[in-house]
Amino acid sequence: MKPKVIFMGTPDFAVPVLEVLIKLTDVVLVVTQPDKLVGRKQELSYSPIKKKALENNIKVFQPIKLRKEMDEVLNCEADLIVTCAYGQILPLQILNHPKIAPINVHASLLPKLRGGAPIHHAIIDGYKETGVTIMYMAEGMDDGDIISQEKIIIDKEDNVGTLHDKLSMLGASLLEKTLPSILSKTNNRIKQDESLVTFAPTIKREDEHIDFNKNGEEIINLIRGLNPWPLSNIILNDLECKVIDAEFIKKDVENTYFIIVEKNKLGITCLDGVIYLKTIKPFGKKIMSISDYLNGIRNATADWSVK
RNA sequence: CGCGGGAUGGAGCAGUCUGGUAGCUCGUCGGGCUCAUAACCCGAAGGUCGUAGGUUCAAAUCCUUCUCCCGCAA
Repeated sequence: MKPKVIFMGTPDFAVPVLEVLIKLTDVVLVVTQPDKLVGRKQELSYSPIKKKALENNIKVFQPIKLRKEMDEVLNCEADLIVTCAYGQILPLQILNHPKIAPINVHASLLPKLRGGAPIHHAIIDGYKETGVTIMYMAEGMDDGDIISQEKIIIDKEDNVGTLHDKLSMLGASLLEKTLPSILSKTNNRIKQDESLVTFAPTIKREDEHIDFNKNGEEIINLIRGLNPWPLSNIILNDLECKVIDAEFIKKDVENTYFIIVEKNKLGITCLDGVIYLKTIKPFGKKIMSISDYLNGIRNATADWSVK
């Protein structure tokens, strides 16, 4: 007889985790964020987790405020709750439920990078490695006891997209390995070392703007750490321009925010060198290479500005 | 009807306000120069100007319809 599990999650990241649960357990209920109107056309869209649940004929529950509608969960006959990037705070009544107390799959090596954007911040903050953690949920943000972890090296070529996919698969496989010990209650339970805590807050709009009064490496990390979503930006000739990809060349410079236009190249000086833009998305346009962008500029000696 | 940007040879753009020969920077192809080249020189091909109507002697350009792409906001 398979154990009965309630799963709570929302985005793509959580899908492989749900797939593991579908394989190993009897998922009796999936809790996910309500359908939202998205895009310019305001079309109704389901979360990736809801789609996966519907494909597998699993009952879906989408409370607007879980805090006010938790009976559906509490009354559900289950042995365990697994959460992964659900997007709502779990009420104490669920956290403290003796039978189904939830465990969580988090995309960092806790106690590092607690919060909503651990994958982004792993790259933005220049981490050399990160990983996934399976943990008990506690009242504070990502501060519950650790059950298991697995590490992964952050490659220089990694951006949020590639790291997201790797961690998503890693989270699923770690859960697959760890789940038996949890169900048999023989799992580890390690307190987090509060002295090592770092945070990974949700990315805000102003965090996406590149500050060239920084070191080149920091800037490149920001660009990688916001690609492919939500993308970093600069104000180029008074229009917002997303920066998809760039290259840093270390050299002595006199000023920051100085623009260098060469054949097929556009560079902006920062504290310790030049950031050469490689792929950008000018306002209202599609993503294009910098040489395409420069091809369309009539007068390359025109006044350029960057903010 | 949430706000705004865009659609012009293969790519990126100008031209639209003020209607009158389809233009720029590249790429491609051919030729030349060169030890050589992503460099330079010469030449060529390639576009029903997003769709459908309207106004006009004449529409990329003015009016109207629709479609598609993009950013923001949610």
